[in-house]
Amino acid sequence: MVKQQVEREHSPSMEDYLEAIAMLRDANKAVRVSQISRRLKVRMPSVTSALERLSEKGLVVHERYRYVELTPEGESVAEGVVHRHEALSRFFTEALDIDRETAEEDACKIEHVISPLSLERMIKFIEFIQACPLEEPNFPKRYKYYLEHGQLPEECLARGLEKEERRK
Amino acid sequence: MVKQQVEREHSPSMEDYLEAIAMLRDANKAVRVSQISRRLKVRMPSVTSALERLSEKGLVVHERYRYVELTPEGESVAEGVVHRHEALSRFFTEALDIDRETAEEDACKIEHVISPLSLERMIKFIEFIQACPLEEPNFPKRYKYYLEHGQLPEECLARGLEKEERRK
DNA sequence: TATAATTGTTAGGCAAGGCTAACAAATTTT
DNA sequence: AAAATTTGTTAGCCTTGCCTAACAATTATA
Repeated sequence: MVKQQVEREHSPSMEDYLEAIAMLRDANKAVRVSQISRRLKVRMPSVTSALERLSEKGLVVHERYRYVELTPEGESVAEGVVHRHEALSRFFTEALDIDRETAEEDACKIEHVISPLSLERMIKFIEFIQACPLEEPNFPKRYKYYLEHGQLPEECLARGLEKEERRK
Repeated sequence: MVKQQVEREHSPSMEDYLEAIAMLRDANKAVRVSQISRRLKVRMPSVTSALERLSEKGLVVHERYRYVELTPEGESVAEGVVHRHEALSRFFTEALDIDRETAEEDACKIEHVISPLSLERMIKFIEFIQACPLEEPNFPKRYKYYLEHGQLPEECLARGLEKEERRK
C-alpha cells in the first residue's frame, strides 16, 4: 500500500484569513479589510490580494470597498480551522497545563498542519482524563505535582519504592 | 508587558534541509545533493539553491560538485530540530497511541512551529506516565481501553456510577 | 582511455505572500 | 456641502522556494 499524503487543500495563510473572517463576523457582524489587517498583523494591501485569491477559490465574496463575507464553502473550511484551533488550545491548557497565551500561539501554528487522527486523539484524551477520575488525587493533579516539584507525588513514589524493595 | 513573539530563526524549509543533512550524515558519512533531493522529495536544483542560502547563513559548507557538510552552527540547529522531532514522535506514539507513520508525519510538520514550553511539557508528560504506574491497569492501559471500546473501563465506570447513585 | 551514465549546476520561470508609495473611494467632521 | 480623515485599492517590488530545460563535471563502464 502506497503512502498517500493527503495534500492540504489550503495554505496556512489562506486558512488564517478564513479563520479571522469567521471570528470577526461572529464578534462584529460586518467584516472590513482593516479589521482583518489588524487581526492578522499584515498590511491592508496584503489583505486585498489575499481576498482576491480566496475569491478565485470560491471561499469568500468581496466587492471593491465593501464588506467581506464567507461563501458556504469558505464557511465550512473556516469552521474546520476553528474547530482544530479550539481542540488544540484545550489540549495544551487542560492536558499539558500550559498557559493560555502559549497555548493559543501553538494552536495557531499547529492547526494548519496536524493530522485528523492526532487531533481526534487529543480530543479523546481530554474526554478521557475528565471522565475517568479514578482516584481523588487523580491524573491531572498528579501530573501537575510532577511539573511543580520535579518528582512524583507520594502515592506514585510509594509504588516505586515497593519495587526497589523487592529488588534488594 | 508586551507580547514578544520570538521570531523563528530559520524557515521550515531550511530546518528540513539541515535535519536531512544531519541524518544522512549519521547514516552514510558523506552527504550528496542527490540524497538530500531524494529524501526531501524535491528536485536537485532546489537543493543546490537551498544550500546556497544555507551557506550564506553560515550553516553549511558546500563547494560545487562536492559533498555537503554542516558548520558547528548548522550542526546545533540540526540537533535542535532532530530533538524536537524525536520528542514529538514519542509523544504521539507513546502518549496518544498513534501509529508510527502518522506520528512521523505530524512530527515533521510540528517540529518547525511548536514552542519550547509545549515541547518540554510533552517530554515531561511521557516521563510522568512512565514513572507513575499507580495501578496495574494504569494510565496508558486505561486510555487505550477507552480508545478501543469508546467507553471507560470498569474501574472508571464504577466510580462514575457511585456518583450517579448519590444524585438519585 | 574513451564513452556512457550519473550527478550537479546554471538559467530562467512561476506562485505565494508579504511590503511601500500613490491614489481613490467612503465616511466623518466642521 | 466642503474639507479632512479613514479605509481600500492599484501598481510595483522583493524574497522564498519550488520547478524544467540545458549544459557541465564527475564517476563508472566497456
